[in-house]
Amino acid sequence: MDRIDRKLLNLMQRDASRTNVDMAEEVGLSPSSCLRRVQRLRNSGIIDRIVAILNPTKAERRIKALITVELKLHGEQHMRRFLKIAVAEEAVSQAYAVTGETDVVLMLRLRDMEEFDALCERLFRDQTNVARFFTMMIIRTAKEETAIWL
Amino acid sequence: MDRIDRKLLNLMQRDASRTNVDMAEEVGLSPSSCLRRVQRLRNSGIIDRIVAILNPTKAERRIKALITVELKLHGEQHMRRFLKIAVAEEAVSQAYAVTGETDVVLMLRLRDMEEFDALCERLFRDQTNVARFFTMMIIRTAKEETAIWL
DNA sequence: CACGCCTTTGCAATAAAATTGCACAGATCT
DNA sequence: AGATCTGTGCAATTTTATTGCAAAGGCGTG
Repeated sequence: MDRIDRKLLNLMQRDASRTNVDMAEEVGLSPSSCLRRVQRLRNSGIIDRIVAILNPTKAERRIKALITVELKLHGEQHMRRFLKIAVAEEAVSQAYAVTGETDVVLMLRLRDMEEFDALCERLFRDQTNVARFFTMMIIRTAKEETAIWL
Repeated sequence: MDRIDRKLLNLMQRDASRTNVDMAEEVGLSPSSCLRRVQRLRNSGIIDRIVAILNPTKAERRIKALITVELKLHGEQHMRRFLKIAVAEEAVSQAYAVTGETDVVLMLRLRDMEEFDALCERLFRDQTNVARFFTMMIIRTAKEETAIWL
């Protein structure tokens, strides 16, 4: 994991659709040598996967919201049960167990408010062990970064 | 944007490293026809970009935290100024303006607590117009999805 | 329904890229 | 110094992407 590997990882986090030949030139290696590095980074698991990122405004699910959840009963199994339900929801894009007053934070991507309504119904009904929750609608996304710069 | 386009988008959000020939077979098209669809989806901007996703546990910045921020002065320019500062921080991976008691929510990716300390110093010092903030350390990541399933 | 128009498709040829074997250079350890 | 291991570039080979073209399907209009 030297300077060139880092350079490659940063390049590929920005744009993984470039050809190997192209990237090889940028990092100053021959195509074959560059390819072998990328393969090594993939096999080692440092590069987890290569994916397409859609433009959310051109796709569905334009509305984003954050929800903080306080559970009634804390403890491993209760936490696990709630997370399992939340994670199964398509509208839930991120789900975290956190420290502090709040137990769980969810990030939602919604088509419309009907979907929000239905989701709340499923997640926050009596039996699901939720004491209370706070919804924050996202007004503006100032940054949303999947990359980890090295 | 028909059934096959949606299928392609879902495929590529899962794994964009597959060859065109491979994907063509899966969606039941000839390679050339499939390629033209993908190119169209790219040119139209529905596919924003193709990127490598790193395994965070194998990279740096293992510690994640969420911060909710309440500003002293609300209003467009103050909000904008704070977001600008926050967004410039490498450790800030997501930044949102939200409705409710809280004004801003930040997602952090940290190397260690020293970095957290230094970041708070920069973001939450007097002149930056922050009334108060709450930190939630992320204990467990149950879901973290970049995809928008169609 | 017939017609023209537009889009999408598959095939085949071509161009470009990825992949592999191989020999060599540099670093490290003994 | 010698042995070993890793990484490199070159060249040959295989695989993939790309493009022209003719045909098929869909759609609205007369």
